[in-house]
Amino acid sequence: MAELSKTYDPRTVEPKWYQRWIDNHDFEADANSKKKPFSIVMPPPNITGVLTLGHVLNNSIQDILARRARMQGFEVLWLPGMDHAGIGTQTAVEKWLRKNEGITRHDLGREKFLERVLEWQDKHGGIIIQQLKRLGCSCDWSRQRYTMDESYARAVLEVFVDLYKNGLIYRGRRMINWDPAAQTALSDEEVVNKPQRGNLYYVRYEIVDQPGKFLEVATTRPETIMADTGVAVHPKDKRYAKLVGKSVWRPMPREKIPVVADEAIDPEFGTGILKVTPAHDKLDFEIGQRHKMAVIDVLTPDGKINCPAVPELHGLDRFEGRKRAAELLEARGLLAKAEPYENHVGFSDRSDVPIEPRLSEQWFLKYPKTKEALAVVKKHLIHFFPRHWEKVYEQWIKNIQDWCISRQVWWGHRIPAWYRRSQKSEVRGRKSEIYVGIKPPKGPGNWIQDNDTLDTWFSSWLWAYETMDRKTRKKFYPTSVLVTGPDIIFFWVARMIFAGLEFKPGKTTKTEDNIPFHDVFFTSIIRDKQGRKMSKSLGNSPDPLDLIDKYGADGLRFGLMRIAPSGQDIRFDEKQIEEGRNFATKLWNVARFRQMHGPTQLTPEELECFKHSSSKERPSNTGQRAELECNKHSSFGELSIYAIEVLARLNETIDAVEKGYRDYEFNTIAQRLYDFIWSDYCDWYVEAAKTEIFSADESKKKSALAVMDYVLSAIVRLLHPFMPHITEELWSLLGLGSGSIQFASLPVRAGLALNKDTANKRQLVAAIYETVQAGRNLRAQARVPSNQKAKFALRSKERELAREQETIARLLNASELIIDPNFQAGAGTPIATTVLGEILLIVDVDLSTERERLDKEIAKVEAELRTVEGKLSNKSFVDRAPKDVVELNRQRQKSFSEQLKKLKEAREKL
RNA sequence: GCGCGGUUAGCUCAGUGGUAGAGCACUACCUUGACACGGUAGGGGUCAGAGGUUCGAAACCUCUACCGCGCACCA
Repeated sequence: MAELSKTYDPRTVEPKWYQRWIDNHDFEADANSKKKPFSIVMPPPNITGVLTLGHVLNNSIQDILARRARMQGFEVLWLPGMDHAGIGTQTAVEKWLRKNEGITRHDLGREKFLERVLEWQDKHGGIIIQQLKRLGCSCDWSRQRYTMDESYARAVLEVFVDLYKNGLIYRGRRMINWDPAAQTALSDEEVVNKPQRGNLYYVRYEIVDQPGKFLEVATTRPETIMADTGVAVHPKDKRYAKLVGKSVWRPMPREKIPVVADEAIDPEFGTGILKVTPAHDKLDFEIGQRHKMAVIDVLTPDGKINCPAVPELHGLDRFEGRKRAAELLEARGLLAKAEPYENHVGFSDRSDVPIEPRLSEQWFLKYPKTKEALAVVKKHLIHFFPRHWEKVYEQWIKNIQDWCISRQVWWGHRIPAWYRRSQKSEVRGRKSEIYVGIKPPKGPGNWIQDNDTLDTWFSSWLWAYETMDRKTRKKFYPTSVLVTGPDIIFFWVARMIFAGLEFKPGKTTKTEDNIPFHDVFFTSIIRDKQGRKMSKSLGNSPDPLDLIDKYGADGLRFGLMRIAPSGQDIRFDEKQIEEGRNFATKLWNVARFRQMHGPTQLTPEELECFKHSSSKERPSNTGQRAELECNKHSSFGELSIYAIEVLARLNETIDAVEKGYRDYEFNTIAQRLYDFIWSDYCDWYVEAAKTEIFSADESKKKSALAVMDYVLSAIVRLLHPFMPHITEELWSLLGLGSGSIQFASLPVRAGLALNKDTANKRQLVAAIYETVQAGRNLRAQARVPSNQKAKFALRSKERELAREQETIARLLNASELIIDPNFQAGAGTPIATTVLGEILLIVDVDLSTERERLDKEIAKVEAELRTVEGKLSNKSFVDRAPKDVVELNRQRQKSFSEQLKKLKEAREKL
């Protein structure tokens, strides 16, 4: 066994183990394995992406689940990969080209540009994969996939063709969300609403029949007046009833437009009159359709005014145009007023510019299997964690609209639609012949492929199964769990469910074989200390690599997991990561302490000696299995009461951890492990066991060390999914098992007999620990420095106490501990009462100080006693509360009154 | 407008019917045979507010206030 160095150095230990795991192919899944499958597909990060804290959280959770499953004996597949991120990558490469070469994609042309994207991707893409490796992710890298892999891309196109043939994909000229910066259509989900300050302009439209009389129309967008092809009022609005069917003059360019009545108008808003601009507003478009209005487009694709009839505005940017339009109207006396106004405007999620509703020819998908997709979640064939996301999902599905899937970018899966020019028609024009298929049809004519590519999410929605080959799919699909952020519940989670149900990649056609995953765990969203979302532009996102450098990957992982509540936002504070690092150091040091006292003597068999013969078997509450079993192995000897206590707590921890995994409550698991290791094991058990460890009695020493080994072995295994590197290092250095900890079985409950004897011993330990704390408190209050040994006395009738004298003295740092039920102390000796009896600190203190202290203590106990007695004198409480609660209160009453008696006696002597 | 969360110590958060908790920060003592990235002890809370259910409410119900998120509307 190698020595443990004085300090733990994650920077050398972590990469060392990761490399070894890779070299051993430990993460590679075997599709032929007989073991039960456990599988996760990684939400593919963008090829342009770099690791953020969000990724760290997300992937740590996946790694934890994968590693735990491996220890449970599953055949584990954690399938990693990347997303080509159409718009995002194209934008990144364009930016790079502009900066480095001063050229645009149009300078290069489609083919050349795509070559440059691939070049760029090889050079700068996929950094995140290396970063995930540094985090310790146990992905099967041999199966790493990419949404642009040839076979994957082919599958995407095939799906398109199929859906087209089934009539679910269609091409149509409709209002879509146009991103003037990226110059592409977007789906509804890619538009986010933001409040915007602006003005509400009241524009005067002259009534044709009644020259000199005007209608006032409120609008936030005067720059679109030139595209007005009507005004509308509510049919029941009496103010304007007479005008319906007549015409007004559009202010600029001056032209007659009709007044129509339409239910969609809110009479309460503004003046109750809406200017109808079918080309630039979704609602207006619908009104326009109903009343057969013309559609005039006055904006260019990049958001500039296109209206030669009003030369003052023509060519201006849309926002500049808005200002100028208002000025023009004002100059012509057609602006009644303008008032400040705040409304919500849709912004492009990616470009962060206001989107422009635009009439455009695009490809749409009518979502398949929406009802079924809702049903599988509502019937819990798919479980959402936390559950409240079900409602969000339901609400979205119920209001679902067709999905605009075509994008006017070059980088992506090019739409497999082909057009043949017929005479005098444009490629995209209506008269051209269309063919949908992966390859252009043979035969005469020049078939030209559609210029558009598919929404990136149209490829991601196949991710759960298209990443797997046939054999892998047979073994590992449906996947066990999906771990992802709630922000992509619509983008990705819902659509993957649709895809699974529609394309049926499973073993059979049964629904349960085709859902993409059984569980979905939605992670928290990480915010900064002020509660703001982490973002590049705010610069409030710490680089996880720096954090790994400072605190180790294990420290980062553990620190983050301990504070990550399920389904709520996390406020990130580096302090929390520091705690993770400190915890790793604590673990390291307690292991080092163990190792200083010689090598592990326990055989693997002995390490499992408490294990039940069958995991199904419940701990017996009659027998004394643990002791019997352990007595077979000399190393354990007779367990000390402290050993029994720590083993019992270990059992409780194992149970809590198991429940935590069932509920996906990672913070609970982390916290329980933290508390058990730091407090129960290090602070109490190890300190108490030092008596035996430093004892001359070899059998006692051996027993204590054996228990330490047993617990340490359980600890590192429980902790391994969270902190893979340090636990592997300790597993190996302490010689706790042969082979890698990754495939060691998880610890099971120690078979402690749950009998009266154990209960009594545990009670005694609790009493001792309480007494120790009371004694330390006396020491602190009497201002005896903690490095100075002090003399204590314990008045107790407890019979078993004598054999614990040395340990109690050690825990108190006592020079001497007198155990005597009749011990007489001088006046003014500080005294405290516990369930064991009274503890006294033999030291002279000022009488008045001690009086004061006792008075306070008495007051405290009196208050407690009053509360308890109040309860017990309440007949309803005694009759109706559960028995154990009443009993507990009775005990407390007894204990408090005894304490009070003792304290008062001591007080009277002063 | 509809829906979903949240409000507990100075800070970050646990706690879902029975003695209000942790970490950090703070105060005091301590480099004692693993650990100062540490140990010991301590101070600090009308559990957002009001009402209700209950023997008993931080927890369950109703309402209110404030914060956050999603969806819809937004001329």
